[in-house]
Amino acid sequence: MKDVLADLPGYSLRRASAAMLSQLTEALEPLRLRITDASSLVLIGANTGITPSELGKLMAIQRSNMVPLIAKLEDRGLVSREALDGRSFGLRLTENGVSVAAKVEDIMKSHEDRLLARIPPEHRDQLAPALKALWED
Amino acid sequence: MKDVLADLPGYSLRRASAAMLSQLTEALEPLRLRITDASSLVLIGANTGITPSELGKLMAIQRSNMVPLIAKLEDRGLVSREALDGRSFGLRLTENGVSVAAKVEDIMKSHEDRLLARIPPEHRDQLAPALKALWED
DNA sequence: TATTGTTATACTCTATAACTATA
DNA sequence: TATAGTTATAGAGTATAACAATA
Repeated sequence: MKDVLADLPGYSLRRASAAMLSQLTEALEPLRLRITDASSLVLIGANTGITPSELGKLMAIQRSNMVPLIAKLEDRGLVSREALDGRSFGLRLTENGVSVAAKVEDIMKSHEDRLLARIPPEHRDQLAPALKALWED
Repeated sequence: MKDVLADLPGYSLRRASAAMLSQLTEALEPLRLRITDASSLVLIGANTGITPSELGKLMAIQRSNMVPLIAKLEDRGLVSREALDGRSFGLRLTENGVSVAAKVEDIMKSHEDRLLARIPPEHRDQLAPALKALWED
């Protein structure tokens, strides 16, 4: 069976992303967090007071799709909101949220290590900048 | 706003994949084909007689999800099926399918060129093998 | 017994349009 | 007028379980 697509960077990019996503999804399962939930926790931790809209822009997620995401984190007691003005609010991690975010960072760190372990050592440093060039700006 | 995730290869992988997928989806729109439809055409063209199950394995798509995909390509007159035995059938491109597959390959080629153009020239050759290492075997 | 194609179904992710209240 | 949050909804993509027919 000839996989004539396997050598195309774009095709490999999609397959690699899918493989790594399912691995990370599994690794986050014990925390009962999706990847976007976990990413939100880390980003809120590093940007106390960030609004849902700003957070959505960072992660390339629509404003409307942030609503249930934030609600879930709030219901779980990981995030709290404080009004910034009459229409917007800033997010911050609760005490429990800080502790869960730390666990998320450990899991993500392990995940990155597993990922990089599959790349030839001499090419590891180039991977992140190359990928970043494909989506940033 | 600190995007503390942006330097993680795994995160960049996901963002890069999403960005490139949406670009390719748009490029294929004139043919009214999804990425998996287009990929199927190219793979069937290179593997005349391949079965839906085998094709699904190549693309990491479940057998059950291949059913509507193949049906669509057949309805559009791009692919025909011929019985191999009592329970399985091989796929081949129709005349029209060959012509559309050629257009798909042109679009994919342009897409790969656009993608690689964003990578520093000295790192281009390493990208495909590095990504392949993340999902193959 | 194992495999192929199939049906039905459910869940996640993503995208869009429209509404409200505030700036 | 523009923006933030919200609601509702629809479309893809993906995953699972079960079944019939055949190997």
